[in-house]
Amino acid sequence: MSTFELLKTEGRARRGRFECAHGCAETPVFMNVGTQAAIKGGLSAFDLEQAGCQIELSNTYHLHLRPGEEVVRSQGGLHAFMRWNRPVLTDSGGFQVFSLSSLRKISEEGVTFASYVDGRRIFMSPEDSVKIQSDLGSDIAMAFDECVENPSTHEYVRASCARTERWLERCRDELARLAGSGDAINPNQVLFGINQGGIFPDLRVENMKRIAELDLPGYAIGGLAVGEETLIMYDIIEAVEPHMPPDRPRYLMGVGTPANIIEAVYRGIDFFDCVMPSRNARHGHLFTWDGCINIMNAKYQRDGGPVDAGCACHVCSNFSRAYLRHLFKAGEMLAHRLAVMHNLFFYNNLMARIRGAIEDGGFGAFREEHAERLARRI
RNA sequence: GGGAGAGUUCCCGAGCGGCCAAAGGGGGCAGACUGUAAAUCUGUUGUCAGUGACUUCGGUGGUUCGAAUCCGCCCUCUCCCA
Repeated sequence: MSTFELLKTEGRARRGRFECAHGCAETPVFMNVGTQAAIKGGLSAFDLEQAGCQIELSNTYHLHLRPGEEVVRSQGGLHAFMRWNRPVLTDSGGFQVFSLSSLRKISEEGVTFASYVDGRRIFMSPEDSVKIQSDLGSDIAMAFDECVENPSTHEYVRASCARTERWLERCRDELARLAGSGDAINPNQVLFGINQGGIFPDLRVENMKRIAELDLPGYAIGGLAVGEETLIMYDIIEAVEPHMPPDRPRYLMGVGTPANIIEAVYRGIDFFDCVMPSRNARHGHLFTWDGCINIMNAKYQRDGGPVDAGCACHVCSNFSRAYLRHLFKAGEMLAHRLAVMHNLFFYNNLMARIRGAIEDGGFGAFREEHAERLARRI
């Protein structure tokens, strides 16, 4: 079970509160990505709390390969396993249908992957994905979908969407069956549907209308930010959003940059997730309110100031750019840890400020002031 | 004292007469990264002039049309025997 309450709106931007088995999340919310039940860069769930994270995301496919969902289940599910007592969302493995495209084959029944761990064949059906997510015990399970690559032909995307719709019903039925079986470790787990349709507005809208009829607790827009122009992404959101149930959370999967997030909130999105704050952090790319920096650049060698003078995070409160740069250059793992800490804090702070702006009716001005600025490279 | 081997561009290290400004690493300097097969990947790294020129392979003097590559001497280092 989950509930979603709309607290305030400004234009299409929404300030809300999502509540599920493991507590609530203030929206718009950014979910940090911890694919393998771990935050890359060496952060634990305790660090996530410090960084202001509200919902943790992990991945069905990766955890199925290692350690195996039965192992996680035996430890009481992801929450207990990770020592994270707040909401968890599990991605279905649908994105791996896209990202591991060279290692898989799709059929009506499901997807056969070649495991990147040992090469063995892994078959995953929508039912398998839901069963795994049930064993992982997440609060939000995502539908098993095909994340179509862009560009793809209209014909291919239409057929893919139709199949993904059939998969969505299978996911829904399987989750209901598991919940009714008394065997689920998180019987309050909910399923979010995923809108697909590539870059074709007609397919996107058709698909959204059909999946909205299933009356699911939440809906995601998937298959964006996978190669298409950013403006196309915004257009797709604008086309789809009017057909998303207004009383359910909307989740834009895998997005994105701070500017992307502001623009998507502006267009009515509530949930986000992205590897960017963590992956880019490991590559020395840090976010600030004046734009992005690469902390490894020579110009920071003797920069005694914080990464971002306006940031209240543990890293900016205690360490200099010069020190961070040194840690990166020296290959110290602390570099990654501090960089990820900062970026996650930055993202969560960005969301907090977005929420505050909507509450105050100042989101339009906030967008004007920050969207472009945050995208700068300084 | 005798014998053997080695000195290459910031570092390690390949090259052993022309296709060598010199492989490959590392390091440096930049760039990319959007539901994470990513602590990864890409570009660049003698100088100046943009399809060319100039300087460079311990030093120096030779051989040769042509040398990082062959020869003499010198310097330095390593190993072995006294």
